[in-house]
Amino acid sequence: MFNKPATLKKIAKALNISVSTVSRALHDHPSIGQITKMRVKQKAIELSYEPNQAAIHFQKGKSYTIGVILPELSESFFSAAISGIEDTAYQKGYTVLFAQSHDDEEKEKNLVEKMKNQRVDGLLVSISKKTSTYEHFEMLKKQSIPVVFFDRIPPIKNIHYVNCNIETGTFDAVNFLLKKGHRSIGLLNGTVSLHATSERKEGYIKAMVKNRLKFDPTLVINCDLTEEGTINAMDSLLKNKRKPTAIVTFNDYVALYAIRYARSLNILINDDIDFVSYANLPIINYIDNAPLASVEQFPYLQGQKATEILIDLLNRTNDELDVEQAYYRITVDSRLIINDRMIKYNLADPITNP
Amino acid sequence: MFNKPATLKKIAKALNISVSTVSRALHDHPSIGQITKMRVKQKAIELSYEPNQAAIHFQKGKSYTIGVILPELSESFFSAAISGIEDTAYQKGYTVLFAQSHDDEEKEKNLVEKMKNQRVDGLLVSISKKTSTYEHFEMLKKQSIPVVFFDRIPPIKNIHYVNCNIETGTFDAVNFLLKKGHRSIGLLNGTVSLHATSERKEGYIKAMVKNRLKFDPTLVINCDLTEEGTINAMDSLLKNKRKPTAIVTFNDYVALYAIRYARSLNILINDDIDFVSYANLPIINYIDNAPLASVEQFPYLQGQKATEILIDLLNRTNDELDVEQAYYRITVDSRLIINDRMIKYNLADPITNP
DNA sequence: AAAAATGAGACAAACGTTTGCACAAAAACT
DNA sequence: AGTTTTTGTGCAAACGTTTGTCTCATTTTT
Repeated sequence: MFNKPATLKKIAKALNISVSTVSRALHDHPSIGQITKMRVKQKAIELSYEPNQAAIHFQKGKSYTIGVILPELSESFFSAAISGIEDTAYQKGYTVLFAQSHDDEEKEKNLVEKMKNQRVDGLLVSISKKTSTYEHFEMLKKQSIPVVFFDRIPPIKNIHYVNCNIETGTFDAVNFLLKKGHRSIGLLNGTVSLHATSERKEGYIKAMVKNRLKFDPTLVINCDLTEEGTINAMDSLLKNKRKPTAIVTFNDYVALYAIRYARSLNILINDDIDFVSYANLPIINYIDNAPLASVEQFPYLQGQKATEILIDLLNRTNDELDVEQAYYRITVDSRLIINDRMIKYNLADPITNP
Repeated sequence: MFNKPATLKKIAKALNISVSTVSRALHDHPSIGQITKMRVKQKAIELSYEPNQAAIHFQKGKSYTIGVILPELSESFFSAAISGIEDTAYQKGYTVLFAQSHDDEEKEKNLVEKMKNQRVDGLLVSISKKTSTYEHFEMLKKQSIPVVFFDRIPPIKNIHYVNCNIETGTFDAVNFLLKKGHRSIGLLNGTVSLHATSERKEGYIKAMVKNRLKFDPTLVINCDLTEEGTINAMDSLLKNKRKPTAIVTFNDYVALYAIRYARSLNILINDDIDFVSYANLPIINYIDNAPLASVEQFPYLQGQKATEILIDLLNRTNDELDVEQAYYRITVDSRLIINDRMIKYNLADPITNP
């Protein structure tokens, strides 16, 4: 019952000129006269012309769409990251097609396959926890589909990525606690298999060394990140001869478990023991007995950077990509954020969260 | 640097048959002989043919893409909803293009505009809080682009929607508390301008009436949902002559504020006063002094249903849509979930109700 | 044995856009 | 004045797929 959208042809017919002239006029092609351009643009508005994207995609062989594969949207880290991706992509005229792997390697492979064929120009990927093979990514390179990894990076060579340096934030966190006067600081770390675990440890050690304190390995406990594991780790820390007066926990969940357990032992949170964690739960600012401070990993920024890189890659020719075997490797420094409900001490360095 | 993807033409050439035959063979068209079909399919695999989606979209004038506009992905309600949307859409061969309005009416309008022109076949929308005009949606109808609204429904006629009946869950919640022996139950409600506020009140009243108790309006306090507002509302409830022994709060944030304030007054949570809330923070199960139970609004299910409706709509002809002026109006009943300290995932049917 | 029906495949147009090339008219040079 | 250059515009092909129509050979019917 209604008018189908206007096409170039309709404009051409209405103005009695050729389709190609219309096309060029709308693109401000130099070989079209000013008067004609005006007339065409006028008519385009009049007929409320909108270019048929499908036709353009088809014609150009590009979809102006970038695929995003990430583990879990419900993790606030990723929902923040995708906001950064979305904003940046839209701003540059790209649209975003996303999907969740739910930390399943098989699903991840299927998604790569699905996104691959003629659908997306490039891919942004944060790999699943369980992914152990990487052929599905290697294959993309053969087909000249650029991929930028973010946050969770696969251990393969010659890739573009954006990630976060956990070490710096950890260093700041430990430093912060040392400046507060703590001398025995526990690190409730993750499992050894995680890269994030060793990064935290490195930052911890560096802060100790920097402050001319000797590193006590018994104050660093690995844990499987479950509530039970956390309780065991806490027990071990509390039994330490140098019982810690401050604890840095691997993430907010661990912090919550640890704090709950500590309270059950009548330990006063952020009094008997200060806690510092890593920012992954936005709600942490709302609850009682939350950690004093968090190490922020800037998911929005990571998403933004990764998207910028990908779009830059997309705007190069295949030749350029083949020739310059240069790979983007951007690392965002994590940073300590003081939980502002808890500010009692005036520190110059760390930033506070609104 | 290597092989461009195979096309129908390549297969045709390799087999010395026509393109149309190849196309029909791959679609199992009856007018193609079995032997030819076999040969074609064989060759397709051999050349690892994948249909060029852009060409198909162009040719068919459909994108097989549905647009999703929602306020905030970082709200866990919406991230769960989009999981439901995504899963359902992918399963039916559609892809999802989403964007956030960040509760900004102007942005929402722009997004509708962006999604509209030849990009998406249909739209799934949860409107922004600030949206007060609806022409941008009315216009879609003129252009035969179907829209299904979910959760946040605009107050206009003749639309398809999926939403959640808050009343039922509220009824259950109050009933649950009454069964537990409470006789004075407070309702810490939202502002009167919100539809959700009156729904909660209705459920509350119905549960009272059903149990042959008379409704005491002084036990229902409206509040602006800020921490300050919550504290004032709590004061008012605690000063009530029939000081409530249980409180139903508008949402989890309000619950956290109320609980924190109550604890500061040395009130024992879920002992002196029982709390029940509405599920919007997944983390609520991790913290101490959390509400006893939550009213679940099934975001995943809502997303799923809305997508199913939309795809059903897309598979009809415009004529059909014009003729049958029938509108889908699906309401999911909310339901009371007892907090059992277990992690809730984004599953379709997460009910662990005793 | 001739006519009709069926089966299998080919041809060509169409979708809307971009872009290399041709070509005319006007303007700028000898 | 004639030649070249510039400026503005049209023509047509191309992208990959789908689909209505047409052709031809084979089989069935009479």
